[in-house]
Amino acid sequence: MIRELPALLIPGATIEVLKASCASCSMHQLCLPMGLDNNDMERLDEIIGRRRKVARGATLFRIGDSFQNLYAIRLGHFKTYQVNRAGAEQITGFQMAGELLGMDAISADQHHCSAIALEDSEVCEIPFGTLQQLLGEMPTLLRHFHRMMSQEITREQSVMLLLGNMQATQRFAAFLVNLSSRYEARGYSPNTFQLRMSREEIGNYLGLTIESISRLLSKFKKEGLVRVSNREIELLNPPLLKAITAGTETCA
Amino acid sequence: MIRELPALLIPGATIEVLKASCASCSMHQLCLPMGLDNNDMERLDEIIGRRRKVARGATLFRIGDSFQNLYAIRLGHFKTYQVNRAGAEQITGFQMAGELLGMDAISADQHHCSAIALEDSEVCEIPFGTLQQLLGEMPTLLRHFHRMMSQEITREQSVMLLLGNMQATQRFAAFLVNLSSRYEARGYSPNTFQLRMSREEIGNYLGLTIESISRLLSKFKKEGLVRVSNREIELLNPPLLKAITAGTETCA
DNA sequence: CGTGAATTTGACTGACATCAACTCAGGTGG
DNA sequence: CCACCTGAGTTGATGTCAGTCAAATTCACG
Repeated sequence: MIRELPALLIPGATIEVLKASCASCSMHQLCLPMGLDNNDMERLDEIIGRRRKVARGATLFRIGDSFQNLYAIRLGHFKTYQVNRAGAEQITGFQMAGELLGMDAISADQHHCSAIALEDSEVCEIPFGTLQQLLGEMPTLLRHFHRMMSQEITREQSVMLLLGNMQATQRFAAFLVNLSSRYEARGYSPNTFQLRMSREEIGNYLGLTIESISRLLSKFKKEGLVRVSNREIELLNPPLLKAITAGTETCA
Repeated sequence: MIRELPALLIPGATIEVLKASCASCSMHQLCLPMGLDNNDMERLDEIIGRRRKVARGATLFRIGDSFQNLYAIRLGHFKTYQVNRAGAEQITGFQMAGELLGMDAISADQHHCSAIALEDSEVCEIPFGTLQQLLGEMPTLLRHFHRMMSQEITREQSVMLLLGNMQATQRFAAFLVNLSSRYEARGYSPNTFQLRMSREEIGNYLGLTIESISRLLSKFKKEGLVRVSNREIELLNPPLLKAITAGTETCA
């Protein structure tokens, strides 16, 4: 059973391709679907730096760190967040296996956000200097790298829509639907998964308080939209959740 | 008087360099500061497509349009916005001369937002296929292109911080400070400028209503922070505005 | 078990939205 | 030249959604 991955993850790739190919790390997802040959694959392997384990709660990079590597998540989950001068944090994203961290650092050679592991995780370091050299020699890889950066721009635009336009209920529904589709794209159940982040982190990401998130969960539970037990969540009515997300349905 | 442009615009460039170099269009800002030689410049000239005038209110591209070109703004101002399925718009940015439009479209070969001119404007079309070919041959240009995409990611992260964390007053101050620094980077007065967008558009961008924007303007006026006359605005106390933006000062 | 942290729930508050009335600038035509 | 019109912007009164504060409950883990 070959399923298309949604464009927002890795355009054109199938799960089977990705699974088979994940020889060294998720960075391969960058290129494989585009038809790199074995020779190219080997060159990519060579530049990918050491794997690095990041314990739950540990920092992968911090705002202001000088930019050396991109990081491909092999395993686990991360959050990235910004801090303003008053010390307020804003979580800008939750990343999972197969996603790339650090692209915001290219512009000024230093990281503009911090990244922390939400659970014990593993990444591949990709020295950016070396990658850039390779990009100049491998048009296929270049094209795909651009797609990934562009995808990040698109993702952030969606969050802007969410934060700027949506009500609390709609935001939270959008959040669940987004996680669901990303797990589905990875071959996991789209309807039953663990929330790797705390209520507080969800609230921060969605521009809401922890109490609001808790109330929304209770509300969704009462309305039969989800079943929740601690951080385990089951979506009981995905179509309705999607309708709420789209704004075509206010609520159950 | 050579001033450094802030990293958020074009790292390392000076205004004089940019002015002198703007032979064909702002796309040159991409590469010139990085030290392209004359030969390289000529090649860049060749791939830059026709100039295109866009009348006030006219659409440069629309969500769903197939992706062919990036657009470098030569002259004027644009807004980009997303539309959700319920038809709600969210302005994702205001762009001015020297900025690049369309980078969100690379990921899926179609535009994810629409772009409309806020005044009579002019852009250069940059056929992306051709550009990509050139990127493969010109490492300097490649590096700079990546910086620009990364910068867009960074910019959007700042907006997420704004929308997710800031109060109305702080958002509006941040908006003014941002415009101010961008005009300054272009050699215009940082303290007196025209708002090219309506109150409604400002409100939409900041996740506020038109009435709130109006009230904030009045409040700032009363507190001696700005002088306003229609769309002409003068910042009377930039340091305080910056302090409000940073969250270190609640208000005057 | 016991302790502290995370989460839930409830009561109250406040910031911003909504609704509505009004003002003003700029164009149009008599 | 000016009366009129229109749309943008302003201001005020009121409403509401989500925040704040506080207490209860559950969970994680030694």
